[in-house]
Amino acid sequence: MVYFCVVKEDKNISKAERTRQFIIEKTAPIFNKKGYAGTSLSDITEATGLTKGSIYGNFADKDEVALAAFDYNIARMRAVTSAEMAKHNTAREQLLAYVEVYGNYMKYSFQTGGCPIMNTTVDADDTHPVLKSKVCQVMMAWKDRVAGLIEKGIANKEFKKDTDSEQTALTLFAMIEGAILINQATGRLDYRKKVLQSAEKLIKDL
Amino acid sequence: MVYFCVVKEDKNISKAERTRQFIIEKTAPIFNKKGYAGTSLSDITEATGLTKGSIYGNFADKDEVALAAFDYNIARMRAVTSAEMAKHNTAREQLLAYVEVYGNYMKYSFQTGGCPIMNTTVDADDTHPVLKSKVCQVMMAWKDRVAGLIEKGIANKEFKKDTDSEQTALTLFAMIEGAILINQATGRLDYRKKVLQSAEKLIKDL
DNA sequence: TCAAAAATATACCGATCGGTATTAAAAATT
DNA sequence: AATTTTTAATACCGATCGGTATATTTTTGA
Repeated sequence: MVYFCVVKEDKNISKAERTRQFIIEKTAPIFNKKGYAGTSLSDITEATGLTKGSIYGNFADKDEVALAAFDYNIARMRAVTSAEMAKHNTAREQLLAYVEVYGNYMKYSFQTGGCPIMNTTVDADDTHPVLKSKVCQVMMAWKDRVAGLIEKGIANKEFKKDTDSEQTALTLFAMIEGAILINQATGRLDYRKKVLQSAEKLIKDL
Repeated sequence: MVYFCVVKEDKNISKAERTRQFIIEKTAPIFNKKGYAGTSLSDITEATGLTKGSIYGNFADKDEVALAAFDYNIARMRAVTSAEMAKHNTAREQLLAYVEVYGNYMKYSFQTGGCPIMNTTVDADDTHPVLKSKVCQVMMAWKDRVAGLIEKGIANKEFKKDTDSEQTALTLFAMIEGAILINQATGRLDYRKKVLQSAEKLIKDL
């Protein structure tokens, strides 16, 4: 299990930095659930137990909270997947671990309302250009990370050498996100499992 | 090209029904872009050129407009895919047409901001139970529709008889939605194409 | 320990939110 | 064409929105 800094007691960092972090931790799941427009300042004050004065003493505006919350959610996802992938050695096992962890993200990330990449893409598209560019960067980074892993596997002769690493990475990403979406819409865990099975088959056939 | 009723001139239906339809047509793309919480009544009055009085004369509340707009968006999607699939005879060709049309949905549906199923799932989940149950129904219907087509293909001896029709349908759906998501987040058309290529390969290997 | 600085709470701002009662206009019925 | 009925516009409601100036409390450094 990966733990995240509950920073409230750390005396080496300033009070401001501590509450800033505290606010981010408490609001990140709310932004993920309700979206940017759907999350109000009263949601933020309610979740933190702080007042508006305190929030605006640590952040310039709601935007800054939302952006920090997004970064936090992504960092969490990355930490969890990295930790799980690090337990394996071969590229194939690492890819399978990636699908396992990411696809079952909800299990690992205590009910935060689905994948932040998907949520933010849908939420920020057409409405919030800054957040949109952030989510674009993150998605590209994911793709490159997985594609790099596949290329490592090709170099290691684990995978067929005619594999299109980018296409495979994108397809895996699509399948995982699609699996999460289906699960979110229907509540059917077995549906998600079926799609992830297909993703695993794809990896095994590489 | 499929046309949708521009109902303004039809004298056989009441004025109320005409403006009701007019409001739905004008607001459906807005709800799809901005989401339920993100779409305000001023968005609605601005898009229609009508006043609040008129809106509330034809709908009980914002909810009712949102629900009708969702139904309209889904009906549109369904009409477009059905029309394109009807042009083909074999199950394989119909499946390919389905991926073609749905995956390139944005092209067919003049910039309405992505797939309504995905948008509504993300938007309504955790916030709007009625819309959530609607989107669940729709997704199940899509799945059954595609699975039924695959079963037809199996019966016709077009596809291998050990194919899991439900798993394949779900996987195709996931890949298509994933492709749309990637495209929406990155703006990269070639990424979407690469994922859809994988979906086509899956169909060809059935 | 005590003053300076930083952080939080309070009280308030104009704008906008969804929604409604009432009035004016347009459509349908005779 | 006149009248009734329906539909749309106006003006307004309380609540909440994001945000801020000011006062109070809490940290912090000397």
